[in-house]
Amino acid sequence: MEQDYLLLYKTLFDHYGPQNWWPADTPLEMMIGAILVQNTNWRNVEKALIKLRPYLGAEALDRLQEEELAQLIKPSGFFNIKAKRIKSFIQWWKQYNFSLNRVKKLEKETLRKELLNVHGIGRETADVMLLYALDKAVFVVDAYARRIFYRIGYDMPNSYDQFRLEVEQTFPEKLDVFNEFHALLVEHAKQYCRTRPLCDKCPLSSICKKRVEGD
DNA sequence: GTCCGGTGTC
DNA sequence: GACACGGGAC
Repeated sequence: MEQDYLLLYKTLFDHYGPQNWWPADTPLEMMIGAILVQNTNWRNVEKALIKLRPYLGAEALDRLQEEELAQLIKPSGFFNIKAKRIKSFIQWWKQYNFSLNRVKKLEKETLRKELLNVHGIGRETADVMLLYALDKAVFVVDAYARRIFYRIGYDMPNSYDQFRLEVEQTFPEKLDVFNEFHALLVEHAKQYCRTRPLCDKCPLSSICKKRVEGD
């Protein structure tokens, strides 16, 4: 079998168990976290979220000055850019009166296009929002997924959407599978499949070709 | 390809 | 000290 995504998923799930993502109390917190975590360590995002907690309501964030917001989220890095991005996102959501249900009623592809149209929301951020806050079944292609799939030996498309669709075809509309899959890949990338991989005792040893980047 | 950026880790 | 980090815009 060339590229057995189901086997990969099962192997990860058997080892790590259910992850029950995303780590957030509310959909808003989830979506803000998605912006804050762009190319940033999650630990730094948690620090920013703690400072931001008193303002973690759509109206409160809308009222907050961008400069003030930037200061609050400083620990997450790229704070000026991210403050702008959060503002853009809130402005977009405001069109729906900050109603999650109204947004969730939109078609998956329609909603993705709308999110991609928001300044500061790219494919990955849009997809994690779709998956973890808006109940849309999408496979998230992040740097970890690319790294892990590559090292295992899977020959994946370079294009984000081609990569995504390739995996999605294996699990059509399986919301909870995509939910767990992305979380498991992140966990695995943190624990074993790091920049410097820890291949000894890696739970994927039996199915991994241990390919090295730059071949 | 380059910039944005604070916070861990090696 | 360099380097990496649930990316995206320019």
